[in-house]
Amino acid sequence: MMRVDQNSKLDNALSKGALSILGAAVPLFAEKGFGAVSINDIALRANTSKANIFHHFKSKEGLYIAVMKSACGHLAEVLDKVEHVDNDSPRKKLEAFFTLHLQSLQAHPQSARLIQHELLENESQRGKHLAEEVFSKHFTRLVELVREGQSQDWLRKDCDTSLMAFVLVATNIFFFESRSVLQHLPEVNFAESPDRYNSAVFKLLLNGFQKES
Amino acid sequence: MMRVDQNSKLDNALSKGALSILGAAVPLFAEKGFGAVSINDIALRANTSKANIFHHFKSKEGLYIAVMKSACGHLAEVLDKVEHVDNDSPRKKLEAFFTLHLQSLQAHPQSARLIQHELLENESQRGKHLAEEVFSKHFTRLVELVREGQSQDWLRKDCDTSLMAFVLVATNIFFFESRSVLQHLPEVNFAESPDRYNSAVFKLLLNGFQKES
DNA sequence: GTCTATAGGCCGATAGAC
DNA sequence: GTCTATCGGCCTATAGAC
Repeated sequence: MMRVDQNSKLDNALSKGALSILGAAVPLFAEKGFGAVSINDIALRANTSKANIFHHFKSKEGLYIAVMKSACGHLAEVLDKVEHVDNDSPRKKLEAFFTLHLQSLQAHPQSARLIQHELLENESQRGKHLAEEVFSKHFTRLVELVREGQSQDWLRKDCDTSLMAFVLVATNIFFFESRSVLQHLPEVNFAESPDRYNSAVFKLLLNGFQKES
Repeated sequence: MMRVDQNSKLDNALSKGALSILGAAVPLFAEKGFGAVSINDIALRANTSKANIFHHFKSKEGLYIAVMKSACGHLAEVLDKVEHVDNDSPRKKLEAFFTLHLQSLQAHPQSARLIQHELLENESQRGKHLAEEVFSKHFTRLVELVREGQSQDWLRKDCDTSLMAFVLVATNIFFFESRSVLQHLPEVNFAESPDRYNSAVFKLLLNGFQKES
């Protein structure tokens, strides 16, 4: 028999109580990282008790991995979306991916932060493989799009395919990462309008920095 | 009277004991972040006692701020270096900065990680202003170099100066950040050779993605 | 300056009532 | 499923001998 609830497949098999704990844990882990968050912090935010958290999750690490899985699921959804704009030109497809990529970071900032924390901490492997999986899934898809552009003689072939893909993800992710700092810099006027930033960078990367000859 | 020791100005006024504590604290804070490192961890690594750490630093946060100051100092040194290649062409200067910037990240990976941790945690302000200061000092210098290139009719003027500078720092920092992941990706062959990556990206950004017309 | 000993509190995790 | 009460341990920080 199917379960009665209609939760997304990402949160499957979790009871209402467990979901509210998960919901309280996500922003805390996203902001402070695993080591700086206590079960008590989460219990207070979820309006429940420490013991109840250990009833729903076998350990602090178990809860953290559940949080990471949910975050990775959210960020993986952008891949499904971009598959649906599949009958356009390579340029349209690449630009759509680039735009959706940044939009997905903005739509799920906590998920993006969780993955950043995981990539930053070289150590305990907790959920690093999950983070790497999501990262490489996006990256591989982007490499395909660039390769398509190259084979159709639109993008230059004398440059490494994966290098171009890398520059695209790098600018988006670093924009997301550094937005709070960028807003304080007087030289920068694109920090408050991600969409304008996004299209300007895309144009810049395509045409290059140098003056037209 | 001058002090007798010849420590760099970054570590000034710190005794030998304090310096060895600082040296033990840096890699721990860099890898795990503030919240996940205990004074005892640091004491064990420094072959001393907890109490002695509190003798040299007034609190855990005081020690952390000393660590951050040292890290920011190391990364600021690249600015001094690039000032010394000042009588060249705008292109040479920009490329020198770009290369030195990545090299300084590689030379002081722990400093770079500390700053990343600080930028990632929106909260307690501990040393965030220090991190932002270093970031914006680099960025402002880079904006100047790009503007110079624009005014000499080498770089395009129809694109935001700070946006070009942003793309340059973004690619370098994100390369540093994601190197451990990049090494696992079969499509990527530039992860192991930062210098080759560096010059290839510089060329790519100057010329753009699109095929020469 | 460096140590041992210890205070007082919070940690993750468990037991057991309801 | 949710709670209170509690465990042993580790936490930051201090006191005081040397």
